[in-house]
Amino acid sequence: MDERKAAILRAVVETYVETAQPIGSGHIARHPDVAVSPATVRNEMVALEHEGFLYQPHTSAGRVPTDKGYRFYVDSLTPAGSLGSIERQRVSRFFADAHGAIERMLHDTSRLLAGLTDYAAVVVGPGSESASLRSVQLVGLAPRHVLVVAVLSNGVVERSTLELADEALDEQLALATAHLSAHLVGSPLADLVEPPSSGDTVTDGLATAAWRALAALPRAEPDTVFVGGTARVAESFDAVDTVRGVLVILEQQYVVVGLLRDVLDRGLNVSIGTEHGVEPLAECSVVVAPYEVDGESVGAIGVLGPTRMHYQQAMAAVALVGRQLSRALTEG
Amino acid sequence: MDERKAAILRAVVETYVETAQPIGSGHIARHPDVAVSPATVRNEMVALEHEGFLYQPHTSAGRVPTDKGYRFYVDSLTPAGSLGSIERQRVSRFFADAHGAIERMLHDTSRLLAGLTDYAAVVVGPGSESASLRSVQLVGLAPRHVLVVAVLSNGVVERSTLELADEALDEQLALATAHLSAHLVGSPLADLVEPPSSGDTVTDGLATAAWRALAALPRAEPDTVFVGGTARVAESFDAVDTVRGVLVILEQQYVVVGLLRDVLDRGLNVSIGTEHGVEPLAECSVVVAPYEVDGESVGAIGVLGPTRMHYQQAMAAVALVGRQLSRALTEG
DNA sequence: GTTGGCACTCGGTAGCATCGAGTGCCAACC
DNA sequence: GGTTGGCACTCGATGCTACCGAGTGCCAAC
Repeated sequence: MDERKAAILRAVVETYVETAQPIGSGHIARHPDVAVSPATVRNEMVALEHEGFLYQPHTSAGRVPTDKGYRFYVDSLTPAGSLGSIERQRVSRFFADAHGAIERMLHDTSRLLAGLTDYAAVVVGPGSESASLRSVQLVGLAPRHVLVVAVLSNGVVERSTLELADEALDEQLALATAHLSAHLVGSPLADLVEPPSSGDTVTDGLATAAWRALAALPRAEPDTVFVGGTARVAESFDAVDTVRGVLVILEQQYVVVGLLRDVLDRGLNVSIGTEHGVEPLAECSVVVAPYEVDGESVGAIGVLGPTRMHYQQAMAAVALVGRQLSRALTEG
Repeated sequence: MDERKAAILRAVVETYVETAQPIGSGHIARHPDVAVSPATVRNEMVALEHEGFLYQPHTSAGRVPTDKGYRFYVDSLTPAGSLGSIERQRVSRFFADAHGAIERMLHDTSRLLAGLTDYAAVVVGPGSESASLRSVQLVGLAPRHVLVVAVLSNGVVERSTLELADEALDEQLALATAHLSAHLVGSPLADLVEPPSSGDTVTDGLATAAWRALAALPRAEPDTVFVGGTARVAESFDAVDTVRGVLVILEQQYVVVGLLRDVLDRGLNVSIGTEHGVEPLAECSVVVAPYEVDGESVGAIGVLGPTRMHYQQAMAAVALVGRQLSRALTEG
């Protein structure tokens, strides 16, 4: 692909992203980066169409980029920080003010990202399966109800209520807590071995019940997903059917999780149109970034917009928020 | 309003809910509950239009119910349990299987309600301001980090992290926990008085920090809102602008909370069209029910659909889910 | 009071001409 | 030989007109 063709393709993508109208050779010829006549542009466009980068809705219309065309455009983007200083400030301020439970923070992050990009945003919370236990505590609620509070290495605080056959005294809870802490803290949640007998029946009964609850966590708690800015979907498409299809997908959290994972697994951070296999999202692109706690990747954030999206801006926003979120979670 | 006019109005509402088309006198005359000729129906319709129950989009079109028309219809509904046995079973099974944290349960409830009614569903979580403290516990995470776990009377488990200037030993945490429990448990969160000095400096320092975090909870944690079935909004309207407006409102949680509160405060459980003052929801109706924990109303659930919604079914579903949710939360 | 009859209204649809942005192709040009 | 202006052609969008039919209001008869 020679430079002139690339320039024309870029011009088509950029103009189409702005106008949502098929682009004719005349417009492109007027573009500052393309200093040739409409006729020459037309010749090049025919080639670009043959190569699959452009597509003509009908004979007498202009051209529209294909998924392949967007892909070329995205790959040719320089990762220049194209975010305005107002936006950068907004992100900084957000994370400076952030506080409270991790769930609320992730939830608010999804809204931040939606606000920055004007597309729907998705934040996938840390899954329990890779986390290890940082602290465990039994708290008596009522005579026969005990709350198990577990702090995980990924920052999540999980809790689970136990219902006992017999009453448990505070000292017994304290003993069981110590026993559990001694044997379980530091172990990954996914393969938590039952703590050995302590010799005391009551302690062992409590410990076993708590252990069972803890070991069940990875299965019991599906990945937490926060979706922000769903209303933006309705702005991106004017076919109400498309909007509905996209919203349905966004409600199916496991699909969203799978989609983000998939993109990251393939080593990408942008998935365009049909590249990801989710059929109702054929007209959508996804920009993704992972985030980390203590250097370990635990979750992902992303924005979902129409294929004709502002890639540069979206990529910059997602990357920045991902970095800042990692920092905020690691510090806290 | 004589019985025949009421029957005609009901027929118009029911037919319009099904077809979304303006209803002509001919259709109504064919309705089994209306045994008169189209001409008679027309005469009655003129009266109903004068009285503000019906509205004619243009001269040569059929009639459509106004908000006032829907209101009459809703008020004349008998509260007969119009839910199919499949749906009732689905609700029972849902609450039988329900487990885990209250937040997850409320979240899943919003999806249940959306699934039952085919409209967007909203669940407003218990607010902290009216709750009292049922249990408090300090848990050491790291040498200088302490987690405050508070169990509230409404079933919510709140947690908050303290960062200390000095290291705190486990015994000190235990002392502070006992001190806090003795003085704060049972008090409403809204006016938590600082526990009196215990004589021990470390204990008091911990207790004060924890007390501050607890007292800040009602302000720090805005009402939790769970919205399910947003995709249904796109099914209810075919103007994409309307869809967008409704979705925007659903994202503004404080508006949703205010709306539900408002409806319940006025002693209603249905708000139709412009009855609630939220302008972008002028084409929407809301069906609401409160739910309780231990006999005290702590939150609300609702569905939001187009004014031409299946009121009877929606009201039955919301009422049933509200009752069952109250039971589930009170038992657990 | 109810009903059948009838002239009238008016949105929706179909058919048709027109317009114009955009194309492909070709011959001329540098 | 690549580039360009010219030109005939395509085809969706727009606007106009005619027509259809569901539905109305009114009136006279029952």
